[in-house]
Amino acid sequence: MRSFVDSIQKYSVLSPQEVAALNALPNQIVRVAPNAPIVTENEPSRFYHVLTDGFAACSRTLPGNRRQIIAFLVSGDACDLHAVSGSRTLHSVTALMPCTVTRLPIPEVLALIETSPRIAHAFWLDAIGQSSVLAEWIANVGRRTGAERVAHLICEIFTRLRRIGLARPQGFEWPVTQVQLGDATGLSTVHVNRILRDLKTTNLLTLYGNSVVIENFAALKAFCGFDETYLNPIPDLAASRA
Amino acid sequence: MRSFVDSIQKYSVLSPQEVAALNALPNQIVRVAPNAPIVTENEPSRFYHVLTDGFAACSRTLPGNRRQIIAFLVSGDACDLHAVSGSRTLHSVTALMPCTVTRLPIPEVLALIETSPRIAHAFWLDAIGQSSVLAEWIANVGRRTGAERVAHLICEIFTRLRRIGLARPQGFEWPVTQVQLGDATGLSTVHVNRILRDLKTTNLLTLYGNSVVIENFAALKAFCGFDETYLNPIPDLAASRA
DNA sequence: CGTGCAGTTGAATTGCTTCAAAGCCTGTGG
DNA sequence: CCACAGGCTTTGAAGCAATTCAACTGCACG
Repeated sequence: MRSFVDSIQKYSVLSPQEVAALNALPNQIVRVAPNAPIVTENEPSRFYHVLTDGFAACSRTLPGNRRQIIAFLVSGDACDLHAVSGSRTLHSVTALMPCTVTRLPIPEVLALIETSPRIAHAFWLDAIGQSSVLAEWIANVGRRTGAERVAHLICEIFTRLRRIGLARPQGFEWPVTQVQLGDATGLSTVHVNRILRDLKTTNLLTLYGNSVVIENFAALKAFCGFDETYLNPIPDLAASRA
Repeated sequence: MRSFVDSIQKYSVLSPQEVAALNALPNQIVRVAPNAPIVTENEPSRFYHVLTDGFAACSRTLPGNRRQIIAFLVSGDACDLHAVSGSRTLHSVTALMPCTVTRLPIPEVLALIETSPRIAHAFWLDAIGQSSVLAEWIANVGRRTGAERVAHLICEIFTRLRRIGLARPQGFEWPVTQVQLGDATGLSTVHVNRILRDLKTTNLLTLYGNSVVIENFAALKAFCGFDETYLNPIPDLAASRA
């Protein structure tokens, strides 16, 4: 569980006054049940949502019963990047386990930004951080084989969860079905299933119920060419604050 | 040809003082030849680059001679979203025709942002605008058929060029080879070639040398399910300034 | 007048999808 | 407590979209 203020200063350090101003924002804390929507596609966007606890998927629906998961969100991630820039939401966000969400009214957020360049900067850096993940996903879906895609996605989530202290040494909770894993990697469910079987027999990756077990992370990274640089716009900052 | 100042206030309106401050930034204007690099992957990032004229591709290299184009950049687009947040560049940007680039030193940009929340806001909105394009690309590569991917990409570029007045009524200049088109859509060159033949015989889309001809844009949009909403975070703004 | 890159086409192969069916869990109501 | 329903997973078999390999064309350029 992280407060939304922590999440906004993920990539930057704010002064006590700025933190106080953020805390003074009107906000609602909402609990969301698994499979329930946090944000719904094509609706007017009135709030800036921060996932303060849980695990969620951000997705886009295409004609013909097709769906693409654009990103997975973990504790501390903003749900709707572009809520502040447009009148309607472009993506849905769905809770994959019980989640806690903080909702900030957009006009108030914009008003606060007008008063503090460093808060604006913090929001900007957060958006940039998310966009380098999006870019890596394009490469993942476009140019990697099925098994590499799945492995790379698992490496990413493992790394992100470890950084916020939510992973186990050899794995993590994974409340994602094979259907959803297919929607994230651009593969069919049947093929995801076969890929998971292969990854298990080669000892790279095992799914037990709702958790992922990684015996040999180095081997998994080597298999899919995972390089965590793209997750790390400001490597020094987290360390300097710790 | 657009000045970098115009491009930064693409999604927001700045005061005369703010515009003056931007203009006062030290900047270099560089001409870049076709196929020459504008930004190189894995190098320290010292400048914030804005493409003020031309057409460029932003790409990521993967092991095994694989390459993924992450985005195409047109006049007025920022080249390196995350230059300000990280020490090294994650992507290369390559000129596809003679280009003009404005280079702004990152420390000065950050210093200016500290003084003006609205400039920070403008940069933020620019990043958000680019990230909704990235999200749409994930869906494109992940869940559309080959022909739909190519058609959708062409619809996007056509729409973006029309908005900045760089398209013809029925098409536009397209300095992109079939190899590059494959790298943008996650397809092999051979298959791109066959898709283009099919799109031509169905009268959806024709490539003549270096230009795209679209006889019936409505039909092309219907074919690939193109909806330009994602390109338009602030629909009212451009109109209100015009 | 070759050299090299972009485009084009054919043939063989494969990675992945689709369809179909069965097994497995969990929750629910009789 | 058992029967049943509805997701999720697993497996087989057939089919297809896209890749790979290979050869050839056309064209631009030195």
